[in-house]
Amino acid sequence: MQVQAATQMSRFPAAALPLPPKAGAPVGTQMALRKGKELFAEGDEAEHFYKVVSGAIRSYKLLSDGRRQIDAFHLAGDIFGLEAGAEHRFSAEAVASALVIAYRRSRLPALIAEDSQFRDQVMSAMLRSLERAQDHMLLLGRKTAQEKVATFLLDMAERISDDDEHFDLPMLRNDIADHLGLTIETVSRTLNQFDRDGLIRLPAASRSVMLRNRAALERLNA
Amino acid sequence: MQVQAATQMSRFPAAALPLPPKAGAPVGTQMALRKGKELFAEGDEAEHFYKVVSGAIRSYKLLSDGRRQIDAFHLAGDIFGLEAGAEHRFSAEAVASALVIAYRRSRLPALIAEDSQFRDQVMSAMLRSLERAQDHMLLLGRKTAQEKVATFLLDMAERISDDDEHFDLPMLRNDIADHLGLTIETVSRTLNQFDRDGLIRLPAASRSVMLRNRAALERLNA
DNA sequence: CGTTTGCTTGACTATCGTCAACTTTTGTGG
DNA sequence: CCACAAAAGTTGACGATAGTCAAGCAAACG
Repeated sequence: MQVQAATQMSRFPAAALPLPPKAGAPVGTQMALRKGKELFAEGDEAEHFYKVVSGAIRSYKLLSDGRRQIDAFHLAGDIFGLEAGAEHRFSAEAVASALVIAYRRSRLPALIAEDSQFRDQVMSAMLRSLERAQDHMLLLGRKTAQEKVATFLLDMAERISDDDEHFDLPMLRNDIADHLGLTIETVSRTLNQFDRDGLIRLPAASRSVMLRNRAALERLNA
Repeated sequence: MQVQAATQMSRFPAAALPLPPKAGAPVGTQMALRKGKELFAEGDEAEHFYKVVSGAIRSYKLLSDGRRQIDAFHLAGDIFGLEAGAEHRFSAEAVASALVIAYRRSRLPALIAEDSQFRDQVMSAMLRSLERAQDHMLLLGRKTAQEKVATFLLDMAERISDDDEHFDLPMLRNDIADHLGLTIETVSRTLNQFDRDGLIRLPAASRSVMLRNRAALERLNA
């Protein structure tokens, strides 16, 4: 993947960032991504890591026959693409149009050593990823289809709801299915069942969702 | 959980450790754990984190009705129990007798700031956990029972085989099932099917395994 | 040596996946 | 802005994989 291939880019000084305080030095490169744009693929050299400014990114792994597991959706504020080794261990694409900042991986050791604030941010990003991963393993390994979808809805509500319990999902049914370890049909059936049962409202065929019975969803969240 | 409740403990100087080089200062507390001993439970205050010296630890989460997901088995050299917040996000127990070193969490920020070697070790431990978690999500969400068991066997072979393709599993069928998102019956059936098909050898009812057709297992590993 | 714990095996079932048709929505070009 | 095509989503019928329940066997443990 080439950062240079991005739709739009702009350099800007550290002052504009919540990140390191190197006065005036450019620390990251902002990129605007169109829907579906690939940031990097599994196996690519890990030249950069990223922070989401707006929009949504999916990171995923594939099996040789094409089965896909989306391990996370990254939303505004999330850091992703950090690697221990030289290669990316998963692929990443824009779910919908997104704005991200790319940081050169080669600068990571220096930044971490010198800048305690940056270090804390990276460490806690990693730990949060790990926590999410652990919660998600519980979901994938042990929850039923209904429980998976309920958990997903509550998680999304927490992350993107304008807190009247309404939000627009940035991803397709297909992405949801590949995130929850289900098929698109099961996701569709479960969501519509929830609608019929009054747990949520799916306004006519959009990607919008409204929680109508949070308590019932939380009961399914086990 | 009480570190003091451990079966045996001993303090020893840093020189004996591959960890920080603070000459002569005790940096960790070694603990001998009997099979089944709980190190900490989900929700406990995270006073310590740990490094496995020998044996095996399982870390897991529970649903309210008792369904369990073992997110990882920690073997010699692995670091676990690091948390972003004040509480442990999962429980940890000795799968079999084990020796671990406990480090006080309160010392973590200082150690990380001062000791670049320690910092690298912690960072790469976290990143390796994350990589393992990502691989495991792919397994849980998208692999069949056969593929799950094949992947598990190859992973264990890599981690504990005396490299004549033979090893003794430290964990019970039950643990394997809760790690792979299967039932104990399916694990048993799949292993015995592999035996019948000549992929592995299960010497009469022990916990020992011998790989007989690694290529076939790797094909299932997708 | 007997009891407990772990493992295996069989019969049956349920949940979720597959396949397929159809509807709705979105996007594009005239 | 309409018309059509493509993409996304829904629904139904059916089936397969893995789960449940149950019984029996083997190992380990005191």
